[in-house]
Amino acid sequence: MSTAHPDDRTARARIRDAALFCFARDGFAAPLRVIAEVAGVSVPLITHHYGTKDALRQTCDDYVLERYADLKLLAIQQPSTVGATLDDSADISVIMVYVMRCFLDAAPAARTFFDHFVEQTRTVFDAARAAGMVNPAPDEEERLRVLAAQAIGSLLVQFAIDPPADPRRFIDQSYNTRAMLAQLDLYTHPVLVASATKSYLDSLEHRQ
Amino acid sequence: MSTAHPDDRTARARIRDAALFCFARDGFAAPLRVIAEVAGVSVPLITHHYGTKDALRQTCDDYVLERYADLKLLAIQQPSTVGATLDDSADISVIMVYVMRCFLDAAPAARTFFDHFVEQTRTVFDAARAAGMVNPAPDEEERLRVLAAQAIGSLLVQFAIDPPADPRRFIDQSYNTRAMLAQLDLYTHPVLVASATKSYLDSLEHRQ
DNA sequence: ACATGGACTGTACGTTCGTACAGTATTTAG
DNA sequence: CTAAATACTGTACGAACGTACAGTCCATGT
Repeated sequence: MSTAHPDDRTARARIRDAALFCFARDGFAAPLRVIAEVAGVSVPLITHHYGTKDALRQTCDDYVLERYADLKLLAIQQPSTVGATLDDSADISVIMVYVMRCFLDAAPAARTFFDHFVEQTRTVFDAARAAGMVNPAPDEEERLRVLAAQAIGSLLVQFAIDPPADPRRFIDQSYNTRAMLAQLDLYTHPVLVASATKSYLDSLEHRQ
Repeated sequence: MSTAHPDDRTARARIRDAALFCFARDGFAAPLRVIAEVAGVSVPLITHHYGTKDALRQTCDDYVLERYADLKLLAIQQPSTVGATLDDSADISVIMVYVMRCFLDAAPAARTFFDHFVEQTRTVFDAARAAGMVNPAPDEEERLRVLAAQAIGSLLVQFAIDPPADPRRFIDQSYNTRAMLAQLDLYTHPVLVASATKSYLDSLEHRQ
């Protein structure tokens, strides 16, 4: 934007970004021809720089993981801390959608992303616990994993039910006040009555 | 099993079941040739009976939706009510995995399945409410949707992180006592301290 | 000035897939 | 018994894809 040329990145970087975008938008079945078109290069140039399509995807995985480490995905629940500029918001959105594509594809990278997300959740929780906001649980570690799975899983369901035409807009699109309030209420007020649930489970056990 | 013939179903039914199995195991990119091999027929016979691959998939969608209506997916949390016989358990497992494939594929059918699941959740909740087990919520309808999304989403994450080699075994594989206890505890004891969280949110609001 | 290497492209090959076509066996109806 | 419909198969075609190959352009170093 600042120069006369429309894009002053190197072709190598443009290819990576185009692949990132296309994989996020169309899934990993996105043809190299489309990626080449988005990047404004020829298909063999992709091969020249990255070898095979799998290697290109691996490069995207690494790149996303690198940038993902900086993000706080939980910041969705605190929108004031996310999306300083519109460009940043778009970048982050594409990265989030890419991560979700990894889950949808059941890729090995999904496990890595999940582990990282659990650690991020742990960090947020430790801070919240220090502020006296967290109730103790009988199995803290498992609660962390369950909460992480629910958080990512909810996004996956939302993504599946209403797939974003533009991966750069997913953050805005998924920003749903009503759902977030319900989720927050779910975390502050128990769904089930503890005593009644316990006696119900006891009766189930005795019946067998 | 009861007759001398290895399989007395019609070829048409065998093709549908083989497609169901392959789609669940390999995703919707499963080639017709593999489906034909599993069904023990030739590829053109599939075309003869179902026209196109999309039509075959639509048939599977309808069939799954039909059988899905009978299931109580929430019954996973009450394993005593599910899987009367091993065969049934395998059938149900394949159907569940197929439904998850629809979500992973971001197929239009996913929305239908989700709506049905919300209704099933509502039924279960109404019964639990009648038993005095459910606390009220400020937005009951949205709580229902959030809980449904979390339940399916958790399964999706688990599926992505540890994909089952055999879709007939997913139910057994996903049966995790520790995670289920943590989830139940999550429903009976709030994660966050309501008063502290409220004052924290208020301070956020005033800062802007 | 000239050689060398990297960036880049056009073309083509081999594979895999869904599908169409022609033809054969088997069952059913008159 | 015969004719027609149905069930079923072998072969082939066209499209889309990843990738290999040959060659051009341009920058850089000597």
